[in-house]
Order: sequence, then C-alpha cells, then structure tokens
Amino acid sequence: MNAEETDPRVRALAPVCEAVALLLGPHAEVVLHDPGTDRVLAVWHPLTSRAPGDPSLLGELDTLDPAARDVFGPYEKLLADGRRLSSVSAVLRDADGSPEAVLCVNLDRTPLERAAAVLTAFAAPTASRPEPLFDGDWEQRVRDTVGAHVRACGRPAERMTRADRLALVAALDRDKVFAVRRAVPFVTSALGVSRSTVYGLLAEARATAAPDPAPEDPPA
Amino acid sequence: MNAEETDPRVRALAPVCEAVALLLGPHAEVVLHDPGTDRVLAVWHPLTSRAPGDPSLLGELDTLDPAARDVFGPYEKLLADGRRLSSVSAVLRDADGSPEAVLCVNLDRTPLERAAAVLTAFAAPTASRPEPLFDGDWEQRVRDTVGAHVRACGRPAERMTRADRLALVAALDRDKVFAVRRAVPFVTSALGVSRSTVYGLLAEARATAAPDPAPEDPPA
DNA sequence: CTCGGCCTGGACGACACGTCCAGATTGGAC
DNA sequence: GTCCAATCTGGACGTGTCGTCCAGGCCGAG
Repeated sequence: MNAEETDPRVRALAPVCEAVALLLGPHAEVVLHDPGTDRVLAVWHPLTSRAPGDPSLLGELDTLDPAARDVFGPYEKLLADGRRLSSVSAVLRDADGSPEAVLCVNLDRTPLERAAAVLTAFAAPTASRPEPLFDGDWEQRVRDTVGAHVRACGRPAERMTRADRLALVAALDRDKVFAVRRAVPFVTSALGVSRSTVYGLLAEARATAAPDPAPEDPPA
Repeated sequence: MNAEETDPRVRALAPVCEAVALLLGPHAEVVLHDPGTDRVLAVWHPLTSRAPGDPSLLGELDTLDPAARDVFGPYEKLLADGRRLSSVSAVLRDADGSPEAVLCVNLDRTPLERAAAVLTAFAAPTASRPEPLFDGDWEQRVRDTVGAHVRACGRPAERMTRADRLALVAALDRDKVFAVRRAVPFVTSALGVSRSTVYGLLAEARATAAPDPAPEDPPA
C-alpha cells in the first residue's frame, strides 16, 4: 500500500528529493511522479494535501513537445489559495531511455514577493513611476489571459463551456481591457466567438459582479 | 565665506542633519537650503557635486500651495546619471513663522530597487506576471504626467508654451494614452485647451516623431 | 420530436473620433 | 498705434466604433 517503502525508484531518489527540499527551506515541495500511472509516488514538504497515490494532474507535461529536452520550466503554477509557485520538472529515464519518474520542484514565491514589495515600498514616492509607462502590449496581455484560462479549464482550444468564457470575459473586464479602443473585436477573434456574444457575456459578467447601482460614473 | 561655520542656522541644525545622514547609511544625502537666497547652506553625504553657495533649484517648492503643510513628499527626483531618489522636504520656521531654512533628505533608491529585482527574479517563471494587470488608473497617470511637465517647464499652470504642450502630448502618445477610449476629451480638460488643439498637437507630434512610412498598420 | 438555451450574423441608433474651416485672440515687428 | 503671422477656438461634418436588439440556426435534454 505504501509506495514510499516499496517502490525502488522512491528508495533510490529519496535522498536527492529530501536534500533539495531541505535546501529550499520551508517554502518548497518536491514531488515524484510515476509517468506510467500518472500518479504521485512521493512528496517531500507538501504545500498542498497531495499524497502518494493521488492523480498527478501531470497530463500537461506530455502534451508538450515530446522531442524537447527532459527539463521543463521554470513555469508558473497557481494554488487554490492564490499562492504562486515557480515550478521545474525533470524527466528521469532508465537505461533504455523510457521515462521512469518525473521529479517536480515547486517553490512558493509568495514570501519572496512580499519581501520584494517591502523593499520597493521603502521610501517610495507617493507619486508613480515614470518608467513602466502605460501598458503598450495589451493585446499580448489578452492572449496570455486567454491562454491561461485555456490551460486551466480544459485542453480544447476555443471549445470551452460558457461558464469558462464568462469567467474569462469577467477577468478581462476587471483588467479594464474593454476601456481601450478596438478591444471588443480583438477579444472576439481571440475567443473565437461573435461580437454579439462578447457583449452578451460582458453584460452578464458586469451584472453579476456589481449589482450595486454604480453604473460607471458614481455622483460626486 | 564658509556658511557652514558662520551661519547660526547651520550650527543649530547640523547635529540633526548629520544624525539623519548617518542613520540612512551611505545612500542618502541631507541638504539644508536658504529659502531667502535660494541657495544651499550645507550638505551632508552629498550624492551630487552640490556645495554650499550653489543655487538650490528649489523654486519648485514655493509654487506649491503655500497654505499647505510644511512637509513635502516623498516625491521622486532623477539624477543626471539616472539614479532615482526619494525626497522629503521640511520647511523650518522661526518664532515669527517666516521660513528660516528648508531641509531636504534625498534617498537613493537604486540599491533597494536592485535588491527587489533580485528577489523577484529568483526562480521567476519565464512567463509574465498575472498580477500587475492592466493599468486601471490611466487618468491619474495623465494628471501626473501633466503635473510633471508643469513643474519641469515653467511656473505657470496651463499657460506654457506651445512647444511644451507639444512635448506633453507626444509623451502621452508614447504612453499609448490615446489608445484608450475617451482619452482625448480627458486630456483636453487636463491641458486646458480645446479638442481641436489636442488633435493638432497630436498630429504634429506623430509627424515629427515617425517620418517613416508606417502609418499605423504596417503590412505583414 | 419538441423545447429551451445559446450562438450567430446583421441591422440599427447613438456616440466617439478625427478632420476641416472661419473667426477670435495673441504676441511681436515695425 | 497698426499690421501680420501664428495659434487657439467653437462648431460642422463624415466616418468608424460601440452597444443593443432581433430573427434565425444549431445543439442537448426531456
């Protein structure tokens, strides 16, 4: 029942995993996956409640270019509670070259980001920065947001459920994307839906998000 | 000749200034100004080559609301070499209430920002940030930009020269401000000119800035 | 099969955008 | 003081975008 004890891969790799987990302090977890069964083999310093035997949710990896290297990342992951992780993955192969295990290191960036925020806030002028000016690349931002939701919701590209599209439009609206000119037709093509649908989703998102009587220009 | 020795204000305030300069380490300077002559009285830990007797370049301050408090900032200053300072100023008055001296503390934020950059870069994913989303407060940005130019160009509020307005509009256009909806009427009121003028300046700015044949939609 | 929900393409009015121009105003040269 | 050139102004005008609305077509559930 306990893969940690019986599996030879775990026995062989445990020292490495534990050493890495110790080195990275209390804010990193190390997970060993079985690429055959797509399940967790072992976890050191778990950040979530995952345990050996749980599904890996690793399907993302095998959809990446199989001809590419065996090291992925660092890429970003989001936990349910909002913490942001930096993750790297390594595919470990046996003598034949077939995948034996996948090792993932997930580092919680939250404390680092908090520390950075403290530093940047120190004696920061109340005025703003003259450097990181207006977001010139809002189109790329839209593409990124859409891509993130595509990855988060389901593999299918633009065939997600209506709720997903609604959440996506709501997120874009929160980002004030629709305040820039020509935004709707661009989102239209990015989402692969018609202009009418975008307006419909937008109205629905705004109705459910702000039922208070503040249309867009509150008096005084 | 040496105000540091003779001026009673310097003798009285030197301990305070030196203490603050020491506390803030090697990255801060303390400057004591004479508001009457607009000249530097004394400097501790100078970041620039200013010395007692040099002009203060403090004219900016007396244009601020005279009824306001005697503490300004923190606001941002730029050095010629690009270093960014956080500055605070305090007006020191005698028993009659007339300004006796102005004390400025300038903190070099560069090392702090470098440290923050190191932290944020640590294990940062190659992808971008999902947090500092689209710039929601572009109106404030416009106000800040206008205010900065007002301070930099001339004392008068909205009676600056045409060239100043042109540079201002060009800066706003560089920031892609005119890509957001309803931007022109807002800039119109912020600049205190008519809509026609804004369009005229905008056309002129774009003509002189980009003489290449790239109107706005370069082929392929 | 029928129904209800959803997406679609298109039509439409309302605005915002950008251009243009004649008249008023300004500041400087003479 | 007059004259002139540059500039700002308010408004008119044509065009594009915005946002709404509706009739019709496509599913999946019952």
